Formats: sequence, structure tokens, C-alpha cells
Amino acid sequence: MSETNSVGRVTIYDLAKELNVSASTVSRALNDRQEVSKKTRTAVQKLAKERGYQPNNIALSLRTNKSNTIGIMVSWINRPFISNLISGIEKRAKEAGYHVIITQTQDKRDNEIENIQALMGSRISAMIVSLAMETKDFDHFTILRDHNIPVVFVDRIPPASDAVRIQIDNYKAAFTATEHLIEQGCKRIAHFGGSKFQLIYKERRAGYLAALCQHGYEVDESLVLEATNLSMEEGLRMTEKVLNMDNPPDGIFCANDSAGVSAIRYAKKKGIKIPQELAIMGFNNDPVCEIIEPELSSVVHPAIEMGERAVEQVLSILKNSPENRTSLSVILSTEVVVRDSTNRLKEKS
Amino acid sequence: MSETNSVGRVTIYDLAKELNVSASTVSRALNDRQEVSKKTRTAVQKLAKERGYQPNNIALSLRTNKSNTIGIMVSWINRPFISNLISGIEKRAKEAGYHVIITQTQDKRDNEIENIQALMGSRISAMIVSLAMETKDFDHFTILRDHNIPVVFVDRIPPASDAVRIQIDNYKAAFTATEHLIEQGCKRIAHFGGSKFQLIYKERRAGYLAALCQHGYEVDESLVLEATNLSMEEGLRMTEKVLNMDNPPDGIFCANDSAGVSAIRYAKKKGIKIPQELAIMGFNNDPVCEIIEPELSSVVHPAIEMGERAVEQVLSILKNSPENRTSLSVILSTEVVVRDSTNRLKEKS
DNA sequence: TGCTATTTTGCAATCGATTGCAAAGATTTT
DNA sequence: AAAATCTTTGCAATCGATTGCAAAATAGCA
Repeated sequence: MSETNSVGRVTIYDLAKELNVSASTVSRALNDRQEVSKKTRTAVQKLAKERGYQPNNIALSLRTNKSNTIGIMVSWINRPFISNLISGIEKRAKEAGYHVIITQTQDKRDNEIENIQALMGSRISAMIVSLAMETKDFDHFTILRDHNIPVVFVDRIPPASDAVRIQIDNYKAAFTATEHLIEQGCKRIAHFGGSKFQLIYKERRAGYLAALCQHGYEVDESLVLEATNLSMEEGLRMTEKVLNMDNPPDGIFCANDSAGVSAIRYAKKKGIKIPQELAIMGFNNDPVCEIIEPELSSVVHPAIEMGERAVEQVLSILKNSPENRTSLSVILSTEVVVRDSTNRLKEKS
Repeated sequence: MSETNSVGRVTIYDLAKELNVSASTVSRALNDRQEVSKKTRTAVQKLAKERGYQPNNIALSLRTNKSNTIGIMVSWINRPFISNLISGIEKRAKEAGYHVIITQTQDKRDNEIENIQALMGSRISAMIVSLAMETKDFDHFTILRDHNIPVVFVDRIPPASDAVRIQIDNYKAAFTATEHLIEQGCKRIAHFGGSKFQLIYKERRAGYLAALCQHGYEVDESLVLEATNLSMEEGLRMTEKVLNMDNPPDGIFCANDSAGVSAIRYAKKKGIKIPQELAIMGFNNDPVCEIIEPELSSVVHPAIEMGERAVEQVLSILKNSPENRTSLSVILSTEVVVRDSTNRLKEKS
């Protein structure tokens, strides 16, 4: 075994002893402080390099009480939107000299509480959160505020007005998407939504209803469905339900792409022509949209950018005094990407 | 502002003062040690709960030199295989009381070096790595060994025989997949591979060649292609190339699903019948396999399980003495999932 | 050379939790 | 009641880096 065991990393004391100076001097030299003579400074830096000195962030964190770590809490890492979000966060965080600790809630409120505890123990500098599907109350987040740990919510955000959030305008996006279906000539438009306890789904539903209303459509409640977890399976069940009604819809606006994909597959199996007899709109613009046939129209959900912006919010909060926070909420722009699953006009031309 | 600022978390000293005991006693009481009288023990624990005491992991880490953190280094988080891998890692790591720090290399060797430095600074207990595509030498990993930090390689592993790795038998998997194409009656089988510097792609290629050889097929080098980054775009280019040859293949074995998807799309556009005129096999069994039409046959790559097993290896290494390591390499089983893109027999029945 | 002025250094405390060892307190034995 | 034993507690050092303040070393000047 080598001379240095796993514990025996090179410390400033080792360097100090070897150069016959004090640890304070080494510390200052490594931080390139002017008050250390140039001669010792370069000597220290040279030796540090030779010995492969790595500053111990843990010791530093203990002293400064800053871990330079951002905690991320999401439902599941292995979802296209989330993994893109995290990718964006990690990239920007690293640029700013922060680490990133990740935890999954698996959409369970209890895990949310547990994870917050654990992250608090790690003295994270800030936290970026996308809520668990189950979560309807937010008491377990107050402890973070009590300790002045900035929290930025992304995508699945709480309704509390004073929370910092990064989001898209779900209402407007849903409105535009639904309007697009109307423009394509759809007369009866269904909506497959997610849990009504999640603001994003509530807003998408509201946008959908508003578009119908504005264009003088009547709302048929039996066409407005909701699932706690809007999965492929749920999407399939919903599609089956509405397409077997006496008066089936000729358009579906889905609150995510999984449901949209299921709708396309079921409709195809039933021999229903897309988009002529049934136009289908998804949400998120996942990669599958371009794989499935016909390709699925969807709403861009800029995941990577949301992650980057979340980090920027974190940094700005950490930099400014708590009272100096300006923009609490960032709303990113989206757009409807029209593909074959809703493009009726293309066929006519 | 509240009485406790962000720095003013409750410490054992606060509890000690309030109870008129020493910090040592509080520490021991919180760890439920017998040598503290039951009376003080319960009193301390009660007060700790009341005051919302959170042990400071950073202080603990400094003392023990154990961060209880596993560093993950992957190319990109936002890839189906990787995000599933991480999901599995996080889950099992949390169960074992470990945190997970994530870094992306973006497939760049320089980032790999930088990330290792950063993770070393955070005094990670162990590391789980999937190599950057660029990486051909492994000198920058020796520092981890020098400091006795266990490294477990997953998926994209180095060829060094003494590295701990979690993998599938890529050779065998590729062999079986190619054999399946042969059984389906393919006479000329192309291979779209990844960087030859990556072991997994090398092995997949070898398995493919071996299957051809064993069945008395001649190898046509012009059908064996390789891309540094086997993306959808590269897959498209490759498909275009081979299908426009004078003597095009009637089967393609792709080293990942992106290439497989591109092959299907291009072939369809050209009006080539799948699988009758061209059978296509992917690798990874990404979700897209079941979305595209025809559905893409593929090889199961058990991402979540690989993540879990990687953590188990880490734990076993950390627990046992360095000399006591038993299983250096874990090989998980895979299977070929036959779908419409290769199933010629189904049509005949 | 002697006396300020300036530059360089070192001492010691700090961050929070743990632990070996010693001391104090409680209990039992003779 | 004194001695011996056992239980419970506290002191002080440790982990590694930083920093206010004081001390030492050097430079500048007469």
C-alpha cells in the first residue's frame, strides 16, 4: 500500500511543514493573497502542485457554512423532461462552481419530507424542486425558508404566490394549443389532464376551457378527463373511453405526450383517420413526437433552459440580500409545434 | 427576520447549554449510547426534536473523512439509458444512507478530468463512472486509486482488467442478436457501430462478426460502419449509404436504438419493406422501440438494475478491506426482444 | 547606526461533532 | 462509615482551512 492511505490526503499543514512556514501562510499563498511575499507564494503554489494538493471542501464548508451545493428534488430522474431539466441545471451550476445533489421523490410526499431532511443535513446552499404529484400541502418546505435556504420551484410549482418559480405560461400554451385544434376545424375537443392538485394541469385545463369558451364552444364535461398520473396506460384508457362514446370527439388536447402517443395508437388501431377524423395534440414536445406516426403536434417545454434559468435564480438570490429579490417568477415562452397529428390543412393543399 | 439566521442552525452546543450538560453528553445521547443515563438521554432527544436539531453532516464528514456521498460521472444525463441508470443508483444509494452528486462530461475528456478534481475536493466516498466517448486513456483515474476511492465503471468501461465494472455481455448479446437476423433468413447483414475506442462497441462488433463467421457468412467490410457518436443523424447517413449500394444489405444490426430508428425511417421513406426486404435490430430497448412503426427489435439493457448493482458493488468495496474484493466484475443478463422490425416468420403464419 | 514605516509571517480561535481518558458522582460492599 | 466498584459526565484534542490581530522581519530614511 502506498504511503498515503485514503485518509492521508495532502493538507496545508503538510505543505507548511515541508516549507517551514505556517499553515496560515500556506493558506494565504494558495489564495494568491498579496500580503504574502511573492517568493513564498510561488514556492507554496509550486509545492502544492507537486504534491497534488486538493483543498478539502468539507473543511471549507464547515467554516463558511456554505456547501456550494445545490440540492435537486424531482419525482423521477428517468423522464425526458426531468432529465433534460437536470442536465441544464448541472451544466449551469458547474459553471458557477456549484455541485449538484439529486434526490427522487418517486412522487411520494413522504419521500419529499425525508429528502428535505437529508438535504438540510448536507447544508445545501439552495434547492431546486419539482413537486411530487401527491403533494397538496407545503408545510414541509417552511423549514427551508426558516433557515434561509433559497428554494426555486420548477414546472410543478406550489400555488403560493411568494414562491420563486420557473415556469411556462401553461394557461396560454393550452389556450393556443386548443385554439389550433379549433382552427383545424375540430368541433368536439376532449382534454386529457393530469392531477387537478397540480397547478400546471389545472392551468392547462383552464386554458383549454377558456379557448373553447372564447370560440363559443359548449363544454361537455364528459370529454374533460383527469388522471392522477397521466401515463401511457391512463391515456389509453381515456382514449378508449371517449372514442367509444355515442358522440365521440374529433380532437383531443392531451396534457402530456404520453397520453398523446396512446391516443394516436388507439385511434390507429380502431382505424380512425388522424388528423381528419381525430386531431391529437400533446404537450412537452418529447422526442417521441417525431418518432410516432403520424408525428405528434405538441407544445414546446424548454426543459434545459428551465434548468439553466433555475440556477440563475438561485445565484441571484444567494448574491442579493433576502429583501432585494426582484423577479420572483420567470415565465419562459413556448410555442405549438404543428405536426401531422393535427395538420388537416396540409392534406388539402 | 427570525432569530436564527441562515448560519444559526441548532447545534449540540445550543442543546448542551440549555440542558446544562456538556456537548459530549449531548452527542452521546443523540447517538443513543448506553453510557449516558436514560434520564439525560431522553431529555436530550426530546429537546433536540423540539428545537428541530439537524446534525451537521459537514462537520461529521470533516472528522471522519467520510462524506457518505457517491459521485456519478456520465456523459449526458438526458439520455434514456443514463437517466434510468442514475435513477437506479439514487434509489439504492439513498437506501444505504448515501447521497449522490452528479456531473456530466458531455463526452469530453477534459471535463472528465475537471469533474474528477471537483469530486475529489468534495471527498466523495466512491465514484460510479460511465466513460466519455472521447476517452481513450485512463491516467486521470489513477488519482482515485491513489486515494483509495473505489471506482465502479458502468456500461462504458475501460479495458483494464482490474477495474470494477458492471456490464452486460456485449459480445454475447450482439452474437445472439445477429444470429436472430440470420435465423430470419438475412443473407447480407450490416452493422452500425459506435466508436471503436469504446469497449462496448468493440465487443458488439466482435459478437456480430463472430455470428457471421460461425454461420459461414462472408464479412463485407463495406457493410461494417462505425461512428464516433452513433446518433440519429449518423444512423441516417449510414442507412443512406448502405441502402444505395449496388448490393444492399437485407439486415442491419445497430449498436443502439437511435441508429435503428433512423434506419427504419429511411427504409420506410424509400418504400423498402420491413422486415421482409430489410430486417432491423437495435440495441438498448429504449422506449422508442415500442413507439416506432414497425416496432423495433432490440436488446434489453437493464439500466436501472445496473445502477442498483453498481451501488451494491460500491458498498461491498467500502465495507471490505481493499484486499478482500471478490467479484470485480458483474455481468448482467440480457435478452433479445423480437418485434416487428425483424419478425419475418410472423407474417408467414 | 538607530529609528520609524512597511511588509511578511505566525498564533490562536473558529466552524460542529466525536471520542479517549480522567474526574466526579452514585452505588454497593465490607 | 470507609473503601471499592460502577455509572455518568466533562475536558480537550481532532478533522482542514480561514482570518483578525499581534509579532517579527525587512525596508526606508535620517
